[in-house]
Amino acid sequence: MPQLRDISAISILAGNVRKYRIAKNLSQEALANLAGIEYSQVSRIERGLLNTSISVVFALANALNIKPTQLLE
Amino acid sequence: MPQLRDISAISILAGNVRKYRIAKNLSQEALANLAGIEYSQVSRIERGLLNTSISVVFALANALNIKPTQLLE
DNA sequence: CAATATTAAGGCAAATTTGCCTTAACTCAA
DNA sequence: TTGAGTTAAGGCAAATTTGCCTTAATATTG
Repeated sequence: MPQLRDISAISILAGNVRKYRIAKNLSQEALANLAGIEYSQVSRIERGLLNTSISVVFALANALNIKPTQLLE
Repeated sequence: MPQLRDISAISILAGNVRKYRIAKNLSQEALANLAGIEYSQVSRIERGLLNTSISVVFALANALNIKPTQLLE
């Protein structure tokens, strides 16, 4: 029972996280700390390896001072 | 190692899925079929039990003919 | 009321994510 | 070059989600 996995959705999130993180001059580790998640997850998310949860999307958006929706468009 | 779980994010998704589904006159089962996911997942998502993935958010939005971002605002 | 449709609830195994860890590769300033 | 900082890569156990299933509860329609 493989999980639903939308490469396009995952890539959109990956690109946006990286874009906004760089724009704020944050390292992956700094972003992870601000978001309250593991540093290696940020790396995996940005590389498009993870079909992560909406809670993580909200946490990342919060850490980046943007709206969650901005990470999905 | 509990996963990050943002009740507020989960509730927002729950309410939006239900709202748009009802607006389109779809049963949970019909929506699940359109989205390509299990019917019981729709039930659990609408009840706020599941911290689901961005792929599922995109699939639901697609099935509902709305943008993924609309499910998170 | 009776019957049908819809939703809630929960169990289970398998798949996936998460957090924690280590190591290698790469960048860049001194 | 050297060293510090950052990122990539991957392993692992535990937690969570997913799909599949059954049954009960609730709505809705005839």
